[in-house]
Amino acid sequence: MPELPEVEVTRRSIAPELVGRRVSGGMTRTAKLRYPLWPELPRHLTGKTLLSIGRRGKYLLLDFDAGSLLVHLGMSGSLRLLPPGTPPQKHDHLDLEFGDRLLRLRDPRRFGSVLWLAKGDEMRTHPLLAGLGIEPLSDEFTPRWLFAATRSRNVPIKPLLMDNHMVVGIGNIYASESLFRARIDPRTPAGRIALKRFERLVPAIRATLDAAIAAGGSSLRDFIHADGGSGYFQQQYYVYGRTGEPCRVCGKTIRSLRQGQRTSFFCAQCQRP
DNA sequence: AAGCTGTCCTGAAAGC
DNA sequence: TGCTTTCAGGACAGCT
Repeated sequence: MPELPEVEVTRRSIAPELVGRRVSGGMTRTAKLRYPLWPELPRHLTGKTLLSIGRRGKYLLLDFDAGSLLVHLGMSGSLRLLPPGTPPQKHDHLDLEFGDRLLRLRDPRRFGSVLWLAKGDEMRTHPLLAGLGIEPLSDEFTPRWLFAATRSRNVPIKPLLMDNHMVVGIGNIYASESLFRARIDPRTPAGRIALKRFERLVPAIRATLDAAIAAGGSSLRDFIHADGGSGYFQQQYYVYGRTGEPCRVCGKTIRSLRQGQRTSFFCAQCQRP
């Protein structure tokens, strides 16, 4: 579930509380995430100081002198800051203690992963990071860039936006929302979209992600301290999950369809091929 | 190369 | 009511 905005808000939430602190302990409770969770990890990190927390796509990077901890929240993962000693609940897989702060990973569906990458070039060459595409909030992500990158692609634009080898961080929700804002039909073959339409799409993606980050930021205290929620922020979606309901712009019924293994939502009136 | 499908996992919601 | 089925989601593996 967490897409780029949720991961970014998580990063901004925990970084001020943890950066500069030393790991004082921790434990693992489950080995079986998407990739096996290293049981010795908390012991390995104990005594090391967290230098910074970065993000690449949907990956969080907790940087230490000796390497980085690569955290992916999958679709049901969340990181929370709790007082040490807080009893664990079902699906709490990893604790890292930083003195009087406890960082706890919960992930019911266990699609997430936590991997230790030792220092070196391994960061850039690590298979999980090497193939990642452009950051959608970076200056390099321009209409012209996306136009050039899609010329030889016949895939419909919606699944292409979700392909993190092309652009990172855009999941099912924000792909549909961005295409609505840009008034582009999700079925349109990417390579047939003119530059002019990417001049709408790229800002639409930024606006969608920025709005979600802002929404998360405003509920940030709840997010890190409360027990509830999947980490998703309450937002008014234009199309996502609104099959059969009226379009907020034109009033026509929102439709859905399957693309790949995912449901896409769109307004056939507002969005054109 | 590009583009499909299958797979992992659990809980909520829908269907009978 | 209670059981069964479906769906949701990210991203890799393994096909064609």
